[in-house]
Amino acid sequence: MENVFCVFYLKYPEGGERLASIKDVARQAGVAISTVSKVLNGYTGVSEKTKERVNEVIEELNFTPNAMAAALSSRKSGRVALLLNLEEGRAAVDEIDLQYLAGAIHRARELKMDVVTLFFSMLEDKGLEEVVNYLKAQGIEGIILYGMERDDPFWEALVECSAFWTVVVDAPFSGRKTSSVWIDQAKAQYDVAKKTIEENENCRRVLYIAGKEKSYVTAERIKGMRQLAGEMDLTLRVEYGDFSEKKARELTFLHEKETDVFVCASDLMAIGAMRALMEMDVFHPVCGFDGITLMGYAGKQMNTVRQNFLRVSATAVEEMARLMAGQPGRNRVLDYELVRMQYQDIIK
Amino acid sequence: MENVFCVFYLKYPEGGERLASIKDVARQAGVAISTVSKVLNGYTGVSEKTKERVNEVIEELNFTPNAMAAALSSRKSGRVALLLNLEEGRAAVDEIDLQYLAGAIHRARELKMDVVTLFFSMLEDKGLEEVVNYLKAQGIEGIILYGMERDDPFWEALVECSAFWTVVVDAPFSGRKTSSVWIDQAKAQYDVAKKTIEENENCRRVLYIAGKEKSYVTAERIKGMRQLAGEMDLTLRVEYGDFSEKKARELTFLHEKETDVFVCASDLMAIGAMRALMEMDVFHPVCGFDGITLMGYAGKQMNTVRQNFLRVSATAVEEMARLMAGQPGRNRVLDYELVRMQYQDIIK
DNA sequence: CTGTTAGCGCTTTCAG
DNA sequence: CTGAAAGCGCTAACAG
Repeated sequence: MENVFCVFYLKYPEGGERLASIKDVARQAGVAISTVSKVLNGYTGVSEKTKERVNEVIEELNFTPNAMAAALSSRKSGRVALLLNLEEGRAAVDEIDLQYLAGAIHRARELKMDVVTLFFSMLEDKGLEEVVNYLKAQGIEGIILYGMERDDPFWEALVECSAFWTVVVDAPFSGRKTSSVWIDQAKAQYDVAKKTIEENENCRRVLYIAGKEKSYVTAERIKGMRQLAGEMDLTLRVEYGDFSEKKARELTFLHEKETDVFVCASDLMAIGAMRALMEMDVFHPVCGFDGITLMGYAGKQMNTVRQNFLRVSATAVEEMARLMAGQPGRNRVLDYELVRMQYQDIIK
Repeated sequence: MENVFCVFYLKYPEGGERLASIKDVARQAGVAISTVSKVLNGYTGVSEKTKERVNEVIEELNFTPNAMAAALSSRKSGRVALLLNLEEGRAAVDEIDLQYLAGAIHRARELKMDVVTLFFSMLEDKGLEEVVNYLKAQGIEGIILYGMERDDPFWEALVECSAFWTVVVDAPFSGRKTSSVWIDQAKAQYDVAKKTIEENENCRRVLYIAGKEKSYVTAERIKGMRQLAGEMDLTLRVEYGDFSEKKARELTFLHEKETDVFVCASDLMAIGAMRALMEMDVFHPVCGFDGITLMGYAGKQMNTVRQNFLRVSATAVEEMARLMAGQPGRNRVLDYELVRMQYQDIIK
């Protein structure tokens, strides 16, 4: 296989492992390097003929422009950081994070952007100024923030200091350099709860097991529940389950007596509620939120809101591209789907 | 919050949003640029006194060296690509991929390396030469390959063409520019199967539901099973389940009659086997492999091999650092743990 | 339309 | 021990 190596670099026997540079292309094509740069960047002002010639040589030499040099020179790297709030011990939900990552990375590649993945934990021991300098020094121009919480002064400052283009996923921010993308959380929660209640009898008393109190989505979803409760004249009790299966389980035990239907702000919590009910050997309708694959393994069916996390994340990248192209920030609201998670329920 | 922004850049009212450069530091400290560079890179040949002075100014100006410029100039980026084989519709196993990612990203940050995440699917439509040029042009010097398969000429060529430093996870490669890290798959499979068989009575006839035929780990694990079968005088039947829950399920139905114990090459397949057995309303011991969290949701207990994917991946990054520091490649074998996955089994 | 030139911010000889 | 200077590979005015 050593010969494969040689094939690439045979053209530069003197320089060793050097790749073709813009200079080589210019020389070979008999033009100036600025001309090559122009065709590379699709600028006007190059005759069809030279453009063709240059492209031929590029092909021939297998030239790929050095991204770092281009970034240094133009002061534009097209580099974006994905900032994730990966928590330890929350493995079951990680499916969502991976989908966020996969969606963003794929779309970024298509848009010829460069993404790096960072975790909150890698930055949170530092001051804002230090973080900004670090990111800037890495050539990062934009940040996509996933799983931000309310009232976190650090991240809010990062977004608002406008040192970077920012796109916030699942939190309502927008501004000159900031866009957001999320689904209508209130409506989604309203819809899935309503469907569940209408499909079952005697669902007057609702326990809403909400997510983390500080999470942006939590407040929105509660809003949806309150509206539904008003419209359908329900008795609504709201408790925070913090997206934890265990807490949802405990809340279910605690409130089973005075509850007809359990509406949960995540599938994981819905699993917790279901298990508690099975353990008590009683039936009550339960519904979830997110549509994670994991649901399949819970051995039950329930209504849930399916978010397409891949698409949400891909959209976040598109919004970033839009911002970097000079468009103003905006709130982007995506669709969701109401589904009944199905799985061959073989556990009796 | 706009004022936060101002704090950073107040020092450069003329230039707008420019960060401090090495030049600024040099001027402010009254030394030459090259001197600053030397203290930045920890070179000898700078007096304690100037070093101190320079560090003071660096602190004062909040200077962070521009990574791209440094990389361009030194021709060393410290940039590594994580190359993952993320498959669609394999979401349940994705937990492993995310752990690989998290482990690598964290460790890389600690070692001041720069990582970018790529997927096989982003490259596989291109030729080797094109891929090499693309990666080189991005400043990538090393590649960590996860989930490589046997007899895949493309990836083998990528490793062997020695255009990059490579670390292969879960496949046995090593060479001048290549290291590998994995656990002793044969021994792990041997151990977990032996434990399961010894804990139960009448386990003469074993069905081994192996993984993907082409996967490197599969052959090793089968080797372990064959050894065990020889030593314990077992009847061993090997079938490929391709790491699919569904296939494992089908194989279990198919071979239940002539099987005493089901040894599976992944937890997901073990879940499939268990479910099939429950559906047939018969009991046979089952054991898995990987130790994924998902097991907790299957409503059963079983023996499995717990791999610490975070640590495996962190180790891969360390090996990469070792290679880039000029050390020769090697095979790194990590520990595993035999565990009985426990979960409050509330589904009767 | 094309070429010349001056950087981008840093590293790295090589004289002093 | 310190500094001047020549690049790294590319972009972006600005002349011709």
